[in-house]
Amino acid sequence: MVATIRDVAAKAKVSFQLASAVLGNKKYARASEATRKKITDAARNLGYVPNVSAKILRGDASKIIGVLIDSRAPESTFSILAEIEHCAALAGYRILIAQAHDNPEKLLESCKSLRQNGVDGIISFAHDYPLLNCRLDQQLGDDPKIVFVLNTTTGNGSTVDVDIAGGMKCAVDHLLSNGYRNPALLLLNSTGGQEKLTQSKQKRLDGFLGSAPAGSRVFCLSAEGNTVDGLAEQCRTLIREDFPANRVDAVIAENDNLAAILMKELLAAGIRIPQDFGLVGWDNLLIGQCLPVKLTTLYYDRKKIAENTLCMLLDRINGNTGSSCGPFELNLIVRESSQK
Amino acid sequence: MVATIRDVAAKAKVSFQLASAVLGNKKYARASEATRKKITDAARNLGYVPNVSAKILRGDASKIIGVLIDSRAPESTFSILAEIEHCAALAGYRILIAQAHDNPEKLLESCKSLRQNGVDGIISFAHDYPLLNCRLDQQLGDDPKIVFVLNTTTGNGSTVDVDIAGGMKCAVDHLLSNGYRNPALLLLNSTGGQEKLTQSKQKRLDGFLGSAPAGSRVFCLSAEGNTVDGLAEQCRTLIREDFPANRVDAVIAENDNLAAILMKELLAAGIRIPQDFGLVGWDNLLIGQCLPVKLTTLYYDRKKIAENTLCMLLDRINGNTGSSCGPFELNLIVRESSQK
DNA sequence: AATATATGCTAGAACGTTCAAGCAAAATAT
DNA sequence: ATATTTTGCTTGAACGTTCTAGCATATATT
Repeated sequence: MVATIRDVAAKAKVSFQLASAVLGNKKYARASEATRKKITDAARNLGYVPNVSAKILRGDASKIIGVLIDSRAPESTFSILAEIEHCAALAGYRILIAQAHDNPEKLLESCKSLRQNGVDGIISFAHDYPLLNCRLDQQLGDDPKIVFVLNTTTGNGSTVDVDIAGGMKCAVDHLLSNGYRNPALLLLNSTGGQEKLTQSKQKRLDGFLGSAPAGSRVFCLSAEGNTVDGLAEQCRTLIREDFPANRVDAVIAENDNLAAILMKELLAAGIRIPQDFGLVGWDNLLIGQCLPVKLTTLYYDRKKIAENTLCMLLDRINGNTGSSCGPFELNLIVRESSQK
Repeated sequence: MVATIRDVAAKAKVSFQLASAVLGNKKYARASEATRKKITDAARNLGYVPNVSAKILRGDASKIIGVLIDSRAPESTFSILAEIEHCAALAGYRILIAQAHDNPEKLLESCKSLRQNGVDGIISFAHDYPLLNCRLDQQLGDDPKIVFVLNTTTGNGSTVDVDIAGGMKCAVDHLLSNGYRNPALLLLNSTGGQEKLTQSKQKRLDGFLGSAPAGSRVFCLSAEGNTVDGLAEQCRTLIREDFPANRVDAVIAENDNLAAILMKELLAAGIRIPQDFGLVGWDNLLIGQCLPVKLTTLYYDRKKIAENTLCMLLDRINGNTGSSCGPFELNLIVRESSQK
């Protein structure tokens, strides 16, 4: 079916080991120019590509990077993944994806199984099990070839993180210095309450409470159904009841989509933005620039995160002692929606 | 480092072949209950996971599906990929990604290399090289384990396609029946002109011209820089010059983001939507529901596409003669922006 | 009581690769 | 001219699996 090194060798009339050595450009390959040509010609003719599994089995590099993704991870994870895939391809690596379902044991299992797949290194995305660190370290040994991105599960590997608290402070300070008195935080949670928040959401909450005036409020919308109409309905309730009752005059929303929905309802209720109410989103989606009032937003540079992640992993793979980098700062893009 | 079947066998004091047979639940495995227990206990204790490369080398299934992605593919490709990964995980498969850079030879090479990686099947995404079919068929033989999604490059494999022409007709008919006279198509292209359109864009163009009134116009914006401001500027020119000159009173935009930008500029120019001007987007992004005028949009169900793609591939992998399915119809979600 | 069959296990071989070791013949050194 | 090195190649072994064959011992069949 697919040509093997033996096919190439047969065609070139040499031993397959010699063919392997020549095609692999080994220093120990001793062959005359004539034979070299016969071998490379045969290889080209047959379209020979070495079998990766055989290489891996021998202990050689697979040029594959495993990516562990939490199945609860947000859509945006895949856009960082796209960046990582892009960088990896440039470095000659392929990406093998493994979902780890919201369960610590499954994470450990997926991790081991990726290694049995022969990956040269692992990138772990947005996992939220701090208690698992020691078991991961145990499994991976010291000098583990792993980088944790936006994780609370960390361990001995390198980490790439984002300064969520700093970003929150930046957004809060910006709102306060623009004359807003009572900024609130608006989150989305499956339950609607503040229990069982993702670590990333929890960090935003902590960061917000740490830099906002005492007594500032946090609202959690229920993401159930996840329909725009459902969220809009909840926004109307906030606007009618909670915001007035708490004198809320600005909101930092968990993401730009949510901010867009809220903006629409605010405007429909006759509340002027930014004069009466300030609004800050998160993610710098394109949508923010197409709204009736251009949206101020917090974001981190996904390309930069991806590049740094890959660099650190390749560093570890190449045997250098891995360092961590970051936390990367969040950028606040100031547009109309937050400037009185 | 990682336990092998030999480690397990040693611990259970049996031959490694017996351990393999027992752990693999082979019908030919003949072992007493006591030995079975010893073996499974040892495996659990050591955290044994079989080495995939060794399995692949033997010719067994790798439970890995290769995905070929065109490096020019739009962002949305990765959201279908996310769906595919999800389905695949449920079926016990992993996803191995290979970018094929805008070059037919690279595509063939990537394809072969994926196979040398031991993938059980391949999903090819949005490749645009019709001339390559015979060479792909030659490489993959008959009964190839490949499914082409939204491709012009097809060949002997199964295909999953979307009825773009039908969708266009649906959108055009909808606009006409709502009293718009001169719908135009608005595309985005790297050059700004109509040369070198992606096949998917070309199909939209053909579909549009095939169902719109004779003389209908198609406009191409330059995607260079890809900034919102740049696109908005080009929209303003259209609104000021091209639309009036051609009596354009409705637009079908290549995607919802573009429609959102255009909507903003139309409204800013004092043109009322939907009374004076009809607007239809594409993709059913969340943004469409958060705009000042809710956006009518065309879309296909990505989850459905992903599920069908995977089903057809698994069908082929399992030795059934693969059939193609679709073309799937595009749905027109009618909202405010297109109803006079 | 002899023969057939089932049970419980071990041993050999192969998948495709790379590296180490070995063996002639040719080239170089004494 | 003999000893030594270099050149050009072949052969064996190993990575971790799974499957086939084989060989005892125990159980069932006539």
